[in-house]
Amino acid sequence: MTKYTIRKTDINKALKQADIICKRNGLRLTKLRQDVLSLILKEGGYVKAYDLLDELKKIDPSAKPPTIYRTLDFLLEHGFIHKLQSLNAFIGCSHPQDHKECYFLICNNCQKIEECCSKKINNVIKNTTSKNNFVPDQAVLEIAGTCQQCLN
Amino acid sequence: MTKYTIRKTDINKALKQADIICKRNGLRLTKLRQDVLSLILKEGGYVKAYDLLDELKKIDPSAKPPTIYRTLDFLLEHGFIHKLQSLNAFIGCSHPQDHKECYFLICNNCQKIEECCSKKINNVIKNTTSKNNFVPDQAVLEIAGTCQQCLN
DNA sequence: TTAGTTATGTTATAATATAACATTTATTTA
DNA sequence: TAAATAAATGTTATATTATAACATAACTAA
Ligand SMILES: [Zn+2]
Ligand SMILES: [Zn+2]
Ligand SMILES: [Zn+2]
Ligand SMILES: [Zn+2]
Repeated sequence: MTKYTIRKTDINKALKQADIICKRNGLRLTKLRQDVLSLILKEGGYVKAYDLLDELKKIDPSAKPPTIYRTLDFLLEHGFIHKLQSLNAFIGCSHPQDHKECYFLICNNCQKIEECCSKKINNVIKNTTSKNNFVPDQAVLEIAGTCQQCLN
Repeated sequence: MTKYTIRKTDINKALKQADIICKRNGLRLTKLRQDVLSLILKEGGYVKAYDLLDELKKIDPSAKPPTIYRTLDFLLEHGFIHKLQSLNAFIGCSHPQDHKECYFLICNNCQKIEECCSKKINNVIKNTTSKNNFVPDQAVLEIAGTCQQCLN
């Protein structure tokens, strides 16, 4: 299992990486998109769309719901952030590559989120669903429980 | 993998089973709760809360959002239905036992949902998260893709 | 009974998300 | 470059999903 945690020092790195990926793929990482991605990454944990909107308004007072949702759509589509379906919330991705194999550990106690990747889990899902003649495209796996720190 | 599909002939059986489980556990399966469960089961696939409310209003015109959400909460809590987090929708459970190990196959083409259980997937999740010192409580696993019928 | 609990009724509002159309900015092509 | 095209953003309005808060009713237990 690979384990990812975004540290404050990683934010600039993540932003630069996003910039590189966008340039490589002919995507426009506009100021708005950079600002929103930056706000999400700075948050550290997960963030709700309207809280994010409030933050964005401090930079751009004219921002409105479509501003944030359109930007979130772009960032989601290109893998710079993820949506946590069980929380209706968004979280930055610290390894924005083409990966559809990540899942999330959500601590019920401290609300910390851990994004993880596991080929093993992915393989089991593929094998199990294929026995059911189902061709998976995208899996949502969100595991709520208690994290290491909260166990002590 | 165990595969469950609710057939129309199963609805009465499911309702009776719910009744038995409630009696066994000192729960009150009131008329409202029966009506809502019945509407969900009749739907066959997944159902949105407000569509369900519209259906319920045909039986009880005074029904309002809290009516449906409170009833859904009861049915969810006791495992008679499940929530599909990635669709903000609800679906009946055809095997309402104490099971936290089910997951869902969602066909992007025909919208059919298949509820499945797999000890194997569950074990891999447990083993993988425990290596990360995380104690899982509840896992949301929703796999979107293409079902058997839509592949042909 | 009568108190306590659980369920439902009711009003209002919070929280999440999108439709539709206008304007601006960037990119392409003539 | 200039015009045409496409992509992004601005703006208003509204749709969708869900809960808070408090009143009343129905069950349960003593
Ligand atoms: Zn990621
Ligand atoms: Zn924790
Ligand atoms: Zn089930
Ligand atoms: Zn299908």
